[in-house]
Amino acid sequence: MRDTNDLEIAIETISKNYSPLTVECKSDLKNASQLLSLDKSSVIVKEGQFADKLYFIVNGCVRAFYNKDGKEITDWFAFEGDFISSRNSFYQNALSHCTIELLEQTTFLEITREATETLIDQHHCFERLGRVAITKTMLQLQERIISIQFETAQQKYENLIKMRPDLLQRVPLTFIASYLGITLETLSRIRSPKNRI
Amino acid sequence: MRDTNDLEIAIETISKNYSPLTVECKSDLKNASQLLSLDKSSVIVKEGQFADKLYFIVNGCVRAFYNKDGKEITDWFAFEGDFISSRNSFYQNALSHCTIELLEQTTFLEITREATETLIDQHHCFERLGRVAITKTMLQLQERIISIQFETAQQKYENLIKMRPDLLQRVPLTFIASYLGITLETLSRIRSPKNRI
DNA sequence: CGCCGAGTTGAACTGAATCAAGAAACGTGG
DNA sequence: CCACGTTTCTTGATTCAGTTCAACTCGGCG
Repeated sequence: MRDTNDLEIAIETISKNYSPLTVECKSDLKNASQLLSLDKSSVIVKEGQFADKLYFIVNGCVRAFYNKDGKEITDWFAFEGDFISSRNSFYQNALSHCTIELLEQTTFLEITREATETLIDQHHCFERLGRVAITKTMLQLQERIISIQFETAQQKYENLIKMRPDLLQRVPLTFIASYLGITLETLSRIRSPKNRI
Repeated sequence: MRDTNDLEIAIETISKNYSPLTVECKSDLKNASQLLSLDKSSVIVKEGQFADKLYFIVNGCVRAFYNKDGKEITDWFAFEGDFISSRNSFYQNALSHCTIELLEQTTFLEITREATETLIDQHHCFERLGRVAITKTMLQLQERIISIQFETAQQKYENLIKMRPDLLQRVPLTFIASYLGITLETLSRIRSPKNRI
């Protein structure tokens, strides 16, 4: 009963923050998805495997990372209210490039690709929801490209913290550094009071 | 007559390469769009203005660039078969960050945002087309982030040329350099036979 | 208490930027 | 079709932001 209610609240959030869903759509989504809660450090997507699930974070925080010369490079962070998946795997039906790991105890709604495809075929509503969500991601990626390409390490760090002030409380510096495309050492120097880089 | 036929061919290409359109949808799209042909160096979107048109390139080649400290930085190139617009302006109804300029005499199909919105509201088909097109863009941006963040100047150049061998014939090196996020001088050294960087 | 992971600090190194000069190609008018 | 200016590209010398490698500090925890 608790779960059913939480699920409904999550679906309302989606309808409100992304694209309005009709009563019928909400009900179909409710039947197609399930609410999950997993502990910190759980892995929901593994590199090299197919990842055919889409998640919506109700609360908590996760990161995606991939391997580059034996190092874990953080690709993105996601928080409550975000849709996540292994992009290359979910949208291209390919082996996942990234691993997705929980950074906190996290509650999310899980839907299989098959279910999303059925919903999308049946209701224009869901097609729009998909378009809106992907457009949002696309615009974020576009911003990030500008940021990576033309900001100094310091500017990238400061902008990130401005956008997500809670990040420092929730995520270790190593992950932030690799997300920014800089080394932990450089990040440490940037953050140092006597900023001598 | 010529134009009508070309328009139909372009719409067939869209239906085939992105997402199938019903006969009715094709006809509505035909009525909502127009075929244009402009000379090299024409500008179809200006930085600082609203850009409320979407284009589909039938043939030719364009680039988008923005200003960074008085320098023109190429944001992307697009070719026949690509949908283009000023992303931040078209999708967020904001002032365009970029200017879009033709690199060759280019023929394209033009649709206003208003018309796309009407089509998308009326036909699930177009909602899907939009979703598919944006998903493609999103995946390309994702790839580009990995490339920018972890490849050397030389690797970025070589991969780009592998993906688009015709680029060198169609686009000056300055634009390629700024697209790759490197200087023209560095690109020149990379391309030099006695590769001493 | 001692270990371990996370973060800091230092010194040397490096890929690419910057600044500066020139060469080559390109197009336009005489 | 050649001379001229402009744009495009190349080459060299120097500088710099950020990396790498290595040592060290700090806080938590079995």
